[in-house]
Amino acid sequence: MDAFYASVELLRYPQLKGLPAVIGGSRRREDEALRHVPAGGTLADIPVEAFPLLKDYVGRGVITTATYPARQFGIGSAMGLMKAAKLCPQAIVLPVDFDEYRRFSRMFKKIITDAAPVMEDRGVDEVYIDFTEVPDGQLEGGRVLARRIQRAIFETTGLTCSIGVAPNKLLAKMASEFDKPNGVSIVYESDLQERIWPLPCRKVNGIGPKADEKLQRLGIRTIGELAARDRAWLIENFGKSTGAWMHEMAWGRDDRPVVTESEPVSMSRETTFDRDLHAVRNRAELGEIFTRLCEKVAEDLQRKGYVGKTIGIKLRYDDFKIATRDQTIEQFTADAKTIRQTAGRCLKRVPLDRPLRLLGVRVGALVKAGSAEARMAPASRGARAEAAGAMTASLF
DNA sequence: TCTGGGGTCCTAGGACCC
DNA sequence: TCTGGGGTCCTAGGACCC
Repeated sequence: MDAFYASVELLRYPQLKGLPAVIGGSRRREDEALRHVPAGGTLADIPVEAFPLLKDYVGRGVITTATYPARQFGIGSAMGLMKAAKLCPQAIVLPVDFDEYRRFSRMFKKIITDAAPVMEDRGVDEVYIDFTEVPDGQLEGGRVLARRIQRAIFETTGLTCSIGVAPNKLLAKMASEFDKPNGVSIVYESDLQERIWPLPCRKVNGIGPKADEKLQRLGIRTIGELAARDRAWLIENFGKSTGAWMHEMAWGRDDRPVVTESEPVSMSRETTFDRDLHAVRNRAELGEIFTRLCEKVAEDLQRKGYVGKTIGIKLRYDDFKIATRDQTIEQFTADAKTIRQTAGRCLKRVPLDRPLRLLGVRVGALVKAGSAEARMAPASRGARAEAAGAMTASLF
């Protein structure tokens, strides 16, 4: 989806169309703007002057999405709000409203699966679709179906998206970036040299800042330069699995299927404080936040019908260093008190000498609530090992 | 000008078992 | 008295993605 969060906000506030705006403020600020709704009017009637501006913004936070006009100023996702304010002080700031984005996310995904049922969910604003078995899916290299999906999404939601069509997920993902917003691009295997090799390695899904830096150190800037190295050399420098993957990827090869279903592995809640908190000085405040996080995770688990048995915490110190601790308990749980208790024990094992800026609570090793695994009596180490041994004995 | 929240997967060492 | 090979689970950290 194109500038997804921002585009959803523009549906509510069409008066902001064409103006630089960023999503990432706090809830309190939207309330200020909402107070200016003229009597008998709607959100669309709020005068542009009433919206909060970046230059007046104080506090922590990053930009999740910037409108295209805001991007002209060099503002982009993950940029700190204070930095963005320097680049474009007159940009409007709007708070994130995840519930609303999820609502639109469900809408556009429903439209897609109605047209092409084999869809992989890649988060709130992105999917992979398998065109292989869809009628007309191969017409004009997929362009006909892609346009049809685009049009259907726009007609029911008013949102635009960009679609890349290619022989595999790797190339399709890159193709989707070629023509934004509202574009369709088709990439064939034969386009590899001309359209993929000139791209910087960073464009590949899976090459992040660290891998890119290392590649640069080794004199590799583009995917073509990566393709020119031999496999053995890549494996020497990046290890067996990453090296082999890099080689395949540089040659446009990717055989991952489009996965339509998956089970969650973990659920978590975390929060960055308005100001750094100290474990001793702000004990009560931290305690309250901690308990609330545990309650939220428990709610999430219960609502979605999962239980887990690895409870963990995450801290971010004022120097931005992260520490995690976790503990696996005997029984699967989705109970706030149990989570709070176990997470509390984790907290005792982590250094609390520095001020904290973030606290998080995580529950992992999830299984479906009520499933056979969830009900199973906790096996002792010995019993598990015995079962494993019996298996070996029966095999040989 | 300090940098969100929610995830997944991988690595690596150690405990423990046969 | 010092020693193999295979496996699972747990824990901590880190890279990466949307």
